Amino acid sequence: MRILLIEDDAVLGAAIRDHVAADGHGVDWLMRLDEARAAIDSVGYELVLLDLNLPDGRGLDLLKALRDEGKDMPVIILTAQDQVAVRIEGLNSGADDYLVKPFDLSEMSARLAAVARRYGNTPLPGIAIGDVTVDFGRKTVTRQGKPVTLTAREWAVVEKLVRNRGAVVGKDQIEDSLYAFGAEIESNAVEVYVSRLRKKLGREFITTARGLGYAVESRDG
Amino acid sequence: MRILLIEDDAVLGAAIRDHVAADGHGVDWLMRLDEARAAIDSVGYELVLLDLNLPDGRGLDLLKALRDEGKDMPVIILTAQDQVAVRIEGLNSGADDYLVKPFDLSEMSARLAAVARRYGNTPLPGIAIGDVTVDFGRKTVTRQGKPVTLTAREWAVVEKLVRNRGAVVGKDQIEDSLYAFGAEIESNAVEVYVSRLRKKLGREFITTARGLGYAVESRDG
DNA sequence: CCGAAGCTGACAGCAAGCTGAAGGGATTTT
DNA sequence: AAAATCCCTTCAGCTTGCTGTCAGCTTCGG
Repeated sequence: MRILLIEDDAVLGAAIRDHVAADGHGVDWLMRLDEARAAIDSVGYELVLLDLNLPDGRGLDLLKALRDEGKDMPVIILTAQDQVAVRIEGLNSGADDYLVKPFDLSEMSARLAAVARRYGNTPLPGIAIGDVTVDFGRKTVTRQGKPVTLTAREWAVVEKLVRNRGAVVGKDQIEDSLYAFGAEIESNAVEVYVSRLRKKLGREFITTARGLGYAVESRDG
Repeated sequence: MRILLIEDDAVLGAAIRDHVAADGHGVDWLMRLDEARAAIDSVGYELVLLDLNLPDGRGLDLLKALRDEGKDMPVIILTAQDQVAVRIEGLNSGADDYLVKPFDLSEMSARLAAVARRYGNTPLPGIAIGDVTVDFGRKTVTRQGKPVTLTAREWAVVEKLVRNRGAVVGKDQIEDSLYAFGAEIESNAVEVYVSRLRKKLGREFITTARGLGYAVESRDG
């Protein structure tokens, strides 16, 4: 697997590079965001290990930029800050996993393999459900070929439902994916988003299972 | 999948139990190590979620003991301490993964699925009984390949009967799973739901054991 | 053939869900 | 800085259809 490592700490960077290389991957190691940017555009990687604290900017900004452009290779965040807010922001920004420094190198190998495996299982170029198409990589939705713009929360609901298409998803589960653990909500916010999504994507896109939750059809396996 | 949750925090424990149950797993939730010890020996679980700080001892000691005895079910550690030493000790003690509190519940689901996949536990594809298929994870039921929509109560009855397929389940037991403890019912509600389910799933799906209760066939193990 | 147990159609009440509107916070534009 | 815009959350009133109950019927065992 071709991996890009973005890490400005020389000691840690070298250790990671050697360990990942020992696992049989090809590794390029860069220390600056702008270099990384160029390398991603020109080389193309299958996985990115991204430190968040870099001399020329925030790693999260790079991550967000990648996702905005539709680049959907797995990204694992490396961070010394282990506050929840940072991790959640990272995951919300499109990271697939994170490692809190300092971490065990063999642990990193496991995470790496897990993320890669997760991706191998879902190489989703875009999922068609009725006349609606959902693309996780690009975070885009179309209806009858026409693009539909969604807000962040709307997208979160769509993603949750479509990733579990064919299954009934409880309102509480949707809430959990909308608000990180602990952030209770005291209203019918989920119902409101379902309502808006139906207006945008068609009444039949989301079906109600009274007392159980919501579901979207599974137009494939 | 049959999962044992060992967690002494009541709020977090309940949240985890509900979320894991919503994913279609069977969950037993215990708060003490000695109870957990006994449950593992007598019941047998396919996966263990283990909090490290417990009132009656260190979770890691249980983990080490399990491994020493050759028990090799996957174990995921839950810990509030995110010092690397603890995590490493956990991994070295034979844990398969860990979650640092507080964590996002959907993240937990992903970890859980990843660990289970690594172990080769395929999430239940659905249980076939005659021409009816029941999928606990998705909360869906099909008959002759066609999806059947059930109401919340109907689903509760189906789940109760199918989880105990092959056995006769008393009406009072079904009631208990329909209405939380104590809520007595003063009618033949169970009969009514059985009737409705037979209309939807076929007369022979549920057989009557006069004077004893109801049962569904066990068409597999 | 009788009594008990179980079955099922009908229905009123009510809980669950839907949705338009409004206020406030955050971000962008002027 | 002010204004404008967008998005999120909440709320209230409305709609929907699930739920528990009952009554009358059927089935079963003896």
